[in-house]
Amino acid sequence: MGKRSGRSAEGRAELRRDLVRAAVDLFTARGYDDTTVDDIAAAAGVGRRTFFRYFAGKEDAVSPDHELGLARIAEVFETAHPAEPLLPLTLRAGETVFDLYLSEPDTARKRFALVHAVPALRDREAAMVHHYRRLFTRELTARLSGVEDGDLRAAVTAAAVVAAHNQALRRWLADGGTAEGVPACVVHFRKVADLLPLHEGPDLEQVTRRLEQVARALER
Amino acid sequence: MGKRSGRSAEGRAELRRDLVRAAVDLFTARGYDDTTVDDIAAAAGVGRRTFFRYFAGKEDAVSPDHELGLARIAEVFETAHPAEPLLPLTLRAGETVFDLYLSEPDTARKRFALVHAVPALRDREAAMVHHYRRLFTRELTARLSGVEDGDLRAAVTAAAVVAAHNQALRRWLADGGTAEGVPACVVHFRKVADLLPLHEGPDLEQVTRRLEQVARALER
DNA sequence: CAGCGTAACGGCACTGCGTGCCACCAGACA
DNA sequence: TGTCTGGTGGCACGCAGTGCCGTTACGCTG
Repeated sequence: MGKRSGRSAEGRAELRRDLVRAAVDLFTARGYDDTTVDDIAAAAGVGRRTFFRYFAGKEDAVSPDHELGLARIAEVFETAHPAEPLLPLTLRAGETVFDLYLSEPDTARKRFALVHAVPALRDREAAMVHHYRRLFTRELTARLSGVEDGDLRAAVTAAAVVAAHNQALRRWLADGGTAEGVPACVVHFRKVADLLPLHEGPDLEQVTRRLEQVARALER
Repeated sequence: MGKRSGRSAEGRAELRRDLVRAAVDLFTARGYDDTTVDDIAAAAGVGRRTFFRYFAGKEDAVSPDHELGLARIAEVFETAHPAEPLLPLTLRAGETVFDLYLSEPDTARKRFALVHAVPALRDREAAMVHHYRRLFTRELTARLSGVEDGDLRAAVTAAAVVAAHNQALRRWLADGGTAEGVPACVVHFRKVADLLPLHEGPDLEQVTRRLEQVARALER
């Protein structure tokens, strides 16, 4: 008897959080393998079928909304001023995803513990990180076209950025995982700037190419 | 009636290849979702139960032997001369995995096409790459202890190496995916050397620390 | 050569994930 | 009040993955 039928947009987001909390709590208490999807749905007060309308699978029940994260990054790249140098742009894009992981620190800590402990969740997280990496690679490749070994630089930079993001999250967790630690986490992430092969040196040819690229982008 | 019972070590490797070939061919011909494990096992002439003694799951049926790849990398790091600089050591370790992907170019090409097309296989591959990345991160972290931001450098370098490895494989595939293209693939991979934050500059302190590290390693 | 231990195989049954299908119910609108 | 729309719950099905056990081939030993 669909007591929740005709749910509003806010109601959907609310139920999503309820399901995540139920999944995290059950996985933590009874273990991932010993918790069925029925258990999670029942704990959230909905039917099993509804669970699969909010998550593609059991492994996604503890994840932040990666669709939103990917959309945010894409938006940063799309709406950026064409003259903005690649390095700060890339860092800005990376920073927009932190709060997806770090809002609700309590749930975040439990989630990290679970992802670390359960192989299935670890692999799922790795797959999602892979999607972030691919998005960065696409955006950077397009902006490094014409540069010597631009494909390789883009791939390496994208991998480095997501690795640094991950590293920053681990650092945040090691430092207690509190809401106050979030700024320090972002600062730590920015340290990756010195390690990225994105420095446009004083090479005349590179500067010229960059100017042409900006000019083309501004025409559109 | 177990005609294959009591299989020798070579027989096991042989059957593994047969299963991979059967899986690749069936996935290519009928699609991943429309191929059951029973189909693969039957095509290889064994029972369904035997398939799961060779692969942890349906998604692994098209994979190279990653256990072997991880073991090779670990061995390179273990048996390396303690005085060997980190950069060539890391490159050497990465190169040992190419032939796992590139032996039997015919199967390799089909595998790449499948991994590119099927989400489940793409995610599985991403998870495996993640394991390689973690191994590199562990080894590099241990060797960068004491260095400024050693953890971050290790994580970034590891991510860059596996990204470059992937990039080289894509390049090989784009160049036709022939056995003759393998050397060029390795050459392309080595280009990552210039992008890695591993350069031990002429800084006196760094050199001293490196010498102490080598001395400690040699004592054991 | 006969007997025996080991290791891999095949079959069976079982749990649980993920999905297609359909009936149901709530709110919007005419 | 009738109808349309969208989210929900229940049911049933296919198949992945696993535990268990009987069977069969190979190697070792006497």
